[in-house]
Amino acid sequence: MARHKEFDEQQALDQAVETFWSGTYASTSTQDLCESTGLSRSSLYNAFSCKADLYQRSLRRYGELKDAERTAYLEHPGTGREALEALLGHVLETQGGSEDRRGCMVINAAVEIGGDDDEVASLTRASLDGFRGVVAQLIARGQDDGSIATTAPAAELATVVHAALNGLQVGARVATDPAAAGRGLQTLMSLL
Amino acid sequence: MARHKEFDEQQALDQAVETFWSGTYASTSTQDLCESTGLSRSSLYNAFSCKADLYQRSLRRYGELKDAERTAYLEHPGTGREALEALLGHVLETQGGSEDRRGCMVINAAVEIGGDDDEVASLTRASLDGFRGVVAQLIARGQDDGSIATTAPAAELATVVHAALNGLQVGARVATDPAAAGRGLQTLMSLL
DNA sequence: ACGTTTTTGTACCGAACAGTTCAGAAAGAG
DNA sequence: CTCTTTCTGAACTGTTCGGTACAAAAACGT
Repeated sequence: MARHKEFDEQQALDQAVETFWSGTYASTSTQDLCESTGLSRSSLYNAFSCKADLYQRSLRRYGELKDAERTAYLEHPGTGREALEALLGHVLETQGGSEDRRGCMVINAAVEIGGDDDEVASLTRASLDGFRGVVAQLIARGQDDGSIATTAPAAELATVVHAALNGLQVGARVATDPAAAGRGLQTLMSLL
Repeated sequence: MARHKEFDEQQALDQAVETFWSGTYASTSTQDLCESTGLSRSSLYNAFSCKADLYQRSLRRYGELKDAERTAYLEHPGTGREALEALLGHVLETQGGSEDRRGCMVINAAVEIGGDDDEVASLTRASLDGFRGVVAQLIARGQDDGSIATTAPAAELATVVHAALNGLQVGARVATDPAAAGRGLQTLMSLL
């Protein structure tokens, strides 16, 4: 006795992710979101309560997508070192590359929102910790198979590797040489 | 035959730095800038042409201040390793610490503005490169005095160290444990 | 003291913003 | 066909924004 929804909410959310990711929370207007999702104003506000809520859901969705991408590398063949290098290279190519300078949406959120919004802070923290955890697992695997030195515990090495990767991504946003991040990665791997 | 300026433009600029640094470009209103500098709207726009210009000058001023802070560490006594550790520790304490979570204004600018504004991108690039250069010099000194391994050229190591430092600062913006960055620094130093 | 020049406070402008309202269109069930 | 319910487009609201206009006030040189 009722009409169906005519749009796919998940699909709209994915478009919102793209839109927020390409800019900042502040620079993304609700108008932009309407255009990218193809929804009218009322539909957008009917499906998602407000801009802040949509952003939060977008950030969570982004985290889920990226988390799936990362954890897939736990199954990557070869040594732990090889798997780790593949993962880090993939991240730099897709997020720090020359094609789009969007960087990582979680890092962008951490810098833009920071601790101003508890929910966003918690989401970004969880996402960063998740990534660090995957890096730690790969390093531990590398230490087991002998491809990575055991000079320091895997968890501590992971903190540094993860931080370096994030730092390289930030630098890539304004860098002139798109290959610089890749060279940084090579040096980073040589330290392990 | 004319009236003097009643306020110190440099002092006002320094206050603007503080204000922009504490937030984002978008979240800082001209009203905020008036209040923090103590200037009225007309005086502000008379001294600085527009918000974007004031931001640019603030960013440049911030870069100069931080550059002076950093280069002072080139005179730091002890080995290159000790000087480097002192510099990195100082940065984490003042910018990634628990007191204020403002992080580094240049990193914030790189993430928020990114490549959208050529002038800002150029400024941030110069500032990041400057920091990286100081790190490279300290590492080279450490390699000379034997306190840092020569497994890789100083310039390449500096890229990684600098990136890791920046990554730690980003993480500190949302971290719950304020000491985590410090531990990351210890591990980073142990890799050199 | 006076005229000149700059500073400064206030009021104002148009634009863009997030969010709401509401009438009508569309689609199901009987 | 018709009633009901949901969805959708468009117009609207109140606020905040960056920036401007202008007149009064303040301080200098003479």
